[in-house]
Amino acid sequence: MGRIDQLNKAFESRVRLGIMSILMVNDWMDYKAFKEQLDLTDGNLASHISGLEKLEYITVRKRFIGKKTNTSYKITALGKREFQSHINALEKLLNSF
Amino acid sequence: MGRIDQLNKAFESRVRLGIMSILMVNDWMDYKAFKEQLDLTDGNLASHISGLEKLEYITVRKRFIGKKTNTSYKITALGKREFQSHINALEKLLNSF
DNA sequence: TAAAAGTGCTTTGAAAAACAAAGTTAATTT
DNA sequence: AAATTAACTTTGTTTTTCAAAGCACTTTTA
Repeated sequence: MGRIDQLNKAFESRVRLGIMSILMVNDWMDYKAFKEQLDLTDGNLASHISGLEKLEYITVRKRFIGKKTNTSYKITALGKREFQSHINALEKLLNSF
Repeated sequence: MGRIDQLNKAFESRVRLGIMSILMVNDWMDYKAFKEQLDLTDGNLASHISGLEKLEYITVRKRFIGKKTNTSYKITALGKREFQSHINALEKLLNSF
């Protein structure tokens, strides 16, 4: 029986789902790439990212590429676990039919 | 490539996901059963149900069992299509890893 | 038969979340 | 010097979530 309380509230939004599933396959993904791939405004992306950061599901790396600033994000071990178990719960819920 | 804009906003919440996946397998499901299975308050359940009703993803049937009122819900053809395609989009998104 | 309880809501209202637009800092290219 | 880019933050609006209370109606119980 799939139970909805096993789904993680942090992953309910499409934006979060998108961010996390990108980070499941890409080791470091940078801000600009997210913005383009997910077609988000700065404010929207930044707030979702900082939400996931606060939960420690992703980490940030700031550096310079040449002389330009570059900010990238990586999924944490915790983030991976939580996302994976969210997916499992989703599948359980949906595979009841 | 899974694109987040193919996910249906109407199905983002855990409650909606729960309602819809129950209705994918149960032909008619009644109010009280939803309330118990999903562990929701009346207000919460009713508002999600009326949202799905407004979108015509579910229909209502009111009748008497004995002399008691009984309200049940059924998924519509549209609801089934939309939910299915939401699931497909979800799977596409998540199967990119 | 009066009071309590149940069903299925609607209304109210508070809190949280989503989101866009504009502003910001610091550097960079033109 | 002016315009552009990166990566945000701030502000403010709209939407969503959700619980609590109220309500109409019926049924059960004392």
